[in-house]
Amino acid sequence: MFKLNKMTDYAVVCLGMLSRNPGSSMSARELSEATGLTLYTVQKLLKLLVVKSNLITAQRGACGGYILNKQSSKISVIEIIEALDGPISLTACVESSEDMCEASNICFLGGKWNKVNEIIRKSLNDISLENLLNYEDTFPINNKKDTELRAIN
Amino acid sequence: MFKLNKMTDYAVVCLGMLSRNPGSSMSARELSEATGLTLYTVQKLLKLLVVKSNLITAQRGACGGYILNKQSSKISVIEIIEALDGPISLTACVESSEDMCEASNICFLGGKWNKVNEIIRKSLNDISLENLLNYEDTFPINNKKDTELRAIN
DNA sequence: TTAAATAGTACTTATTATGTACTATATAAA
DNA sequence: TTTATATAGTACATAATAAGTACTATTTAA
Repeated sequence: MFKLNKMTDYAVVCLGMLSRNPGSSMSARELSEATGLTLYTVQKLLKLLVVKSNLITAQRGACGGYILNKQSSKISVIEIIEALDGPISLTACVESSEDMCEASNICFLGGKWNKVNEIIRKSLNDISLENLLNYEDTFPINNKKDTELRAIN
Repeated sequence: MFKLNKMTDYAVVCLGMLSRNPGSSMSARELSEATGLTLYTVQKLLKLLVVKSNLITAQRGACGGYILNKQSSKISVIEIIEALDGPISLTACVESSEDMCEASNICFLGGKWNKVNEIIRKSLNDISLENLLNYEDTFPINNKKDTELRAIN
């Protein structure tokens, strides 16, 4: 499916939460409580972000936590996606893909997808985390005021 | 992963092949031989395209086969993708997604992804099958003249 | 009637994503 | 120095999805 993985979605939620108080850190526990995501998930997510991106910094130990490295307006959606999903690659035959496709019969399509890839990549690059968080909510279900759902924005 | 499924890739290959002789049909067997894809795969793919898209028409029986319904310049890449991958939906919380996300804690991100979705959808909508097939091959590996790889274009 | 072709369905296998658990390490505060 | 709290790293089990294979039914030209 042409779909991002859930971690990427969770990441936007958590990074958005962190961006609310620039300069102050939040622990995985606090983020879990603030977002409703399970602690396990938040822990895993933040660990991934520390290793795979330069978006957050961790501080260990008591009173530790995570802090956002830059403003949400300076974070591109593509950074988040590529940190957790890896480079965008529509098909196996894309330069950035790790998949070997030499042996594959489909390879004769070759790099033709690359241009499509770049087009999409550019679209996503132009969207900041701040943009994303500020988009109008166009999904009807979210207009219901479900008390279990917390507004991030 | 942010990746199309292989069927979509195969489809471009087969549709591209069909587009070479507009008006004439090719059987699954012929397409298999022409592309190097296995017969099973081609059969499955074409059956899917008949059911899920209006891109090809099938004729049963001896001398049967598949024929392209319109010129490759009139076919949008998004038609092929959505026929085989379903509607593009970056996350569970996108209008076109079939996934129920009401119960999910991540739902507070709501429809914010929708706009991103539409941006990507529009990019893909503007690319025709003809465009895609005519893109310069930017993938190094395909510059090697591997006799097992057949040129589609 | 027959051979060739698509239609439909079901099933198995492989791959990937997701969720959970545990141990190690670091640090602030008592 | 001890303790509680927090992240780091790793491993594994489960679930979901994709991909590949196989078979039977139906259609149709010769």
